[in-house]
Amino acid sequence: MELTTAEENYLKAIYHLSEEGKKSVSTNDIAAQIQTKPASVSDMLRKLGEKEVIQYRKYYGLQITELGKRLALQTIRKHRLWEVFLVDKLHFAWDEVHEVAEQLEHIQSPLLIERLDAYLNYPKFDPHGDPIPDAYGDVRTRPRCALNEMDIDQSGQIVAVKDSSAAFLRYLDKVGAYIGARIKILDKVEFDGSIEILVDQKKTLFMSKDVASNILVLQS
Amino acid sequence: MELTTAEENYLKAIYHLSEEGKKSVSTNDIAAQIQTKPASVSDMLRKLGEKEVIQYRKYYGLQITELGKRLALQTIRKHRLWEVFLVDKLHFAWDEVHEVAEQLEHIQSPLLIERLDAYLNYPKFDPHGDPIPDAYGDVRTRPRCALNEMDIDQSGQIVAVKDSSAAFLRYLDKVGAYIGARIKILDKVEFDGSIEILVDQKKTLFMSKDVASNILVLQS
DNA sequence: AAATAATATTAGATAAAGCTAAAAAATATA
DNA sequence: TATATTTTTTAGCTTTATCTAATATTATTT
Ligand SMILES: [Mn+2]
Ligand SMILES: [Mn+2]
Ligand SMILES: [Mn+2]
Ligand SMILES: [Mn+2]
Repeated sequence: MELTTAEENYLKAIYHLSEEGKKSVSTNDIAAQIQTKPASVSDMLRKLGEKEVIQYRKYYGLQITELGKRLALQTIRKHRLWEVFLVDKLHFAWDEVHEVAEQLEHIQSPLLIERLDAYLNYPKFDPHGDPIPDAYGDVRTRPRCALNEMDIDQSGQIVAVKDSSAAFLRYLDKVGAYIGARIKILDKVEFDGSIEILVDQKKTLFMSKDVASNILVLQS
Repeated sequence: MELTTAEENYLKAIYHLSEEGKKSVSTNDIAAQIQTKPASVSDMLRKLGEKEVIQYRKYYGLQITELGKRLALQTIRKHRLWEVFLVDKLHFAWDEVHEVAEQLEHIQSPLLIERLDAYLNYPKFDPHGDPIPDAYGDVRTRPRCALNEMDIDQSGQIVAVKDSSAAFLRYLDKVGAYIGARIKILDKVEFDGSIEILVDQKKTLFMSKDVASNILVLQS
């Protein structure tokens, strides 16, 4: 089964939206996610339905199939491996990799990915803390919770970010938050949900609820 | 100036055919080179003419412009850098890289190529001995001659291959010819142009004129 | 339950890249 | 030079992926 670049991008978006626990994935959601128009999405959904990577009944919504999941995970695997390559080997900053990986993920060569994976030493997570599916599409997720949902005095380790936009990542760089940092909740402001945390036992940091909700923590 | 993937492939083919010293590049030549039909080539020539990467007057032939050369060399630079990456870092054999590089050369990211070049230590030649243009499109070609044009007792070093097909490269692997090997002409058969050479002062090799004409040597 | 709003789909265009078959132009040959 | 052959281009069609505008369906309010 061969997918075009556009089909791979749509399927990946559908997979991600499906995983977000949303009851069902809407045409508008997909359009927003991949920056296109709902009319284009409707068209593509029909095609993806014919290729049986989703189950689609018009006006009724869609469901990704097992085949669809497998293919989406292959693309995600490639995307994340390339991100690791760009950061670890080419010294890209973690906010510079997304666009390039968005292109590289469509290169067709099983050998290339196999070798790249070996070359990078079979990494388990990408630069944003997201897990890298193995060659069979198996992905092991760690239990993690959003920073804004933790209570005072709880502690843990930053393991991932929800938002991978350059703006957000550069903000984290600036304030000194990074994947792997040990944190502890010092205070929570009832009024707006903003919090104060201690980073690596030495630095205190103040952040809005919005920022905190995009930081994922492994509790300890 | 932005070119599509197809346009880049055509322009690269035109550049290569132009460089081969042919008087003029024909529609049929281009079609053969990139495995398409002459009718498709005509169409594309019109488009490339409009984008001013070639000068084109129908039925009269074409000439690549300075702009066209610069863009073609950018694509060639990317192609060859990726080939070096695949061989040096991912341990691809030199006959396995072409198809993948054909895809990777179209990835759009100046930063990526800059970093890749640095990571590979600014290589000057690709795995087939072809020179890698620098970031400004300058290529330094070494003086080199086809092995079949050398005379008895002359010696030199294999520096490149003209044919990069897997079949040819695997044949060279099998008989033990490689880039960098020191060679000396032992005998030439008048009848069919086949030759006998000494490789690295220890092994004699017999090859047809056809094979010899695809091996390029730096004479010494 | 009817009217209104929101969401989703279809109709009809456009652009890129390819194809086959037909026509036009250039080249070779008798 | 006239005819035949080869080369090149055009005409018309197909597929993929977009878009806008119009229509259809579902959801939400009075
Ligand atoms: Mn992509
Ligand atoms: Mn990522
Ligand atoms: Mn290519
Ligand atoms: Mn090469």
